[in-house]
Amino acid sequence: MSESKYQRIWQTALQIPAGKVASYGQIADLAGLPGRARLVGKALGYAPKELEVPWFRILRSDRRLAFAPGSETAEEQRQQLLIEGVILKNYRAKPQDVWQPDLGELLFKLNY
DNA sequence: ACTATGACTGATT
DNA sequence: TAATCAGCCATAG
Repeated sequence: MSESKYQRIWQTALQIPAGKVASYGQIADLAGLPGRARLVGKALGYAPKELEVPWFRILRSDRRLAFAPGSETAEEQRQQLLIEGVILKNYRAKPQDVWQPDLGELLFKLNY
């Protein structure tokens, strides 16, 4: 597997603040991998637990959960988000909860 | 080498 | 608002 790409995706996801959400495509873009939204999903699945990557803060572009409604994973995600104050309405987050990173700061932290 | 797969997207209906 | 569809493209096997 392409470890370096996954690393960048993980590092980028790590920048999402608690209480905010981002889309798969958004993370891909910020990680320097435009058009690779699906790769983000895969990378999150492979993320080492000790890295504590906030996978639950990543949603689809329409702000809905990527998992089937009612599934165990979806419920866990909803729970995690609720803890951070992100309320889901029909499995959908509010626009104001979407992360809008300061690009300058992000670039500095990720130093790509 | 191939190819099926998918935690996705945007456009269209 | 919601469902469908074609396009997407690196990865895994």
